[in-house]
Amino acid sequence: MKYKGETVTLTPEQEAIATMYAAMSRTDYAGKDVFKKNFWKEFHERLGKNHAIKDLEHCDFKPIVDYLDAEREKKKALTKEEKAKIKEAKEKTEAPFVTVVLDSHLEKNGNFRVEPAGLFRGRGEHPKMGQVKGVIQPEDITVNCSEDACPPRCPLPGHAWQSLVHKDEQTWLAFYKDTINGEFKYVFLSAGSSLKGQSDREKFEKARELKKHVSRIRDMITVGLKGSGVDMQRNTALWLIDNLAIRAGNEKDTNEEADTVGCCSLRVEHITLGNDEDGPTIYFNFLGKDSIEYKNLVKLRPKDEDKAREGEENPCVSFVREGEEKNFKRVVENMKTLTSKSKKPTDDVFDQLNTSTLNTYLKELMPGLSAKVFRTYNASFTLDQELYKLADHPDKARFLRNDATQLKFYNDANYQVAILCNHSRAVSKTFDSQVEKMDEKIKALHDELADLKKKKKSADNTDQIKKKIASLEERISKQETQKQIKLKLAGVALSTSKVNYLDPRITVAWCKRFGNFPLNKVFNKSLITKFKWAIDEADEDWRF
DNA sequence: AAAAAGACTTAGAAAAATTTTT
DNA sequence: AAAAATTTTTCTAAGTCTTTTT
Repeated sequence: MKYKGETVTLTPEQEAIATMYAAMSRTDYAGKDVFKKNFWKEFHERLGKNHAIKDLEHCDFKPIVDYLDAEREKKKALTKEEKAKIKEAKEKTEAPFVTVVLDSHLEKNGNFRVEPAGLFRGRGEHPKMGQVKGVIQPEDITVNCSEDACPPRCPLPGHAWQSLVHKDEQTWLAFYKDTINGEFKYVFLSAGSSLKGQSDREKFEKARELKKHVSRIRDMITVGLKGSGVDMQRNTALWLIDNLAIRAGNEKDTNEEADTVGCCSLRVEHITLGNDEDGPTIYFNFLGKDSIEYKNLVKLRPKDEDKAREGEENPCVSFVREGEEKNFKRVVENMKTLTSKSKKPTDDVFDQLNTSTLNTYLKELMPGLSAKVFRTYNASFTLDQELYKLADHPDKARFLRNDATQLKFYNDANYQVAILCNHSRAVSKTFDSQVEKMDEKIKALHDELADLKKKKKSADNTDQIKKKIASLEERISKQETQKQIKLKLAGVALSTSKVNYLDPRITVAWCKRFGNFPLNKVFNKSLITKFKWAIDEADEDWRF
């Protein structure tokens, strides 16, 4: 690399770290002060006191970046055969770690590779971004297997596992602690394994159990909302968890982690109380898990149907669930108290609550209940409700016209859940140009259509032209809907709820019930594996 | 009862693979 | 055939929540 234009030679250790930095030069991290500051601290430490490199500012990593680019090009330029050979060799060395014997049958392993060293990439404004995530050696790894099993051999010559344990109550196969926060990193079986499938099923069965209790629990919340002190705080928080599907909100140390919140850790600054023509409103604006923005104006459903429809299409507005109007008004009053002038913006809204006491309370309401179960329950319940609207929908025939229309109906239901849970994804960098292209395409089709219509007037073979017009109109409408879908789904992730929150049996049953819709349209190969238990279990009458 | 440890689920980004468009 | 777009898989960070320790 270069410093102030001069070539500098680094020791292997220094070079390794410089390379990590160079590798991230084209990411957004490269422009962040915290990232640069943390990296420089590490780099400086390893350079030593009297090194020629005195600061990051004058460092030029371009030679390393160029080298990395060249390596990437080389790899890309390999012939098909060479690539296949490399792949094969890799598979051969990894083969002993791919499968696991569990109760005398084979299961697929999940993540058996240790995380390679690199610069830590935290989400959002993470205080540790840019720190070096160190190399993990076999000596850092604890392996878990049964006493009579043959433990996996350490693949690095001259090294050995830290220890071998026999914890048959635990599902993990190995763990180490990372060098950033000392967090546990486990090796588990894959999502498609029977072990994970079983616990997945239990998760949804618990959510179905909540379905039986939810009316009673909601009645208790209604009563509790009128209480005072901890009682009021607890029930207000539970109303939010149940109605808005927000997370529990454990406490976090903002010196070690990004400053994000959930229900119990909401602060006064995240809440704005207001009023509009339909009644009181609460506006939530905070960073949730993964520093994803949660912006939601919660309000009563407008009497004016046009306005209601408009609001329904706005992902940043949500209407209070039918029957909860009175409770909402009470929640607003409580929130007024909890965010009153006597509190600073950085004070907790629920100053007498934490997730631990909240969950202890929930256990009294239903065995095994915790805050996250509400998210699972409401997500799955919503999907079930939305999907079965098809049964006596006035446009049923239109939705069942073909696979594409039926899939759209399914995805629209899935979308409702994604909005409820605030599941998002980055919008592609080329999104705008993609939409522009679609617009051009649509315009071209319209022009073509106009031409045809002109021709029709003067020509005698009108039948043929009429046919052409019809097919063109069909193509235009197809393009238009495709564009609408693209706009709607920009920034919204349907997959997160599908993988984690939606009881797969709902989907399996619905597919069987409505025209034997091919399951592989909604579940890809890995979901089919993951949800094997549900596919075996749910018949067409199964309901959540 | 508070804090720390531990084990598991949930999450979006990035990489890789596949499909569609040009 | 190349490029672009889309889908799937992998990766690992970031949550939840229970258990154990202090």
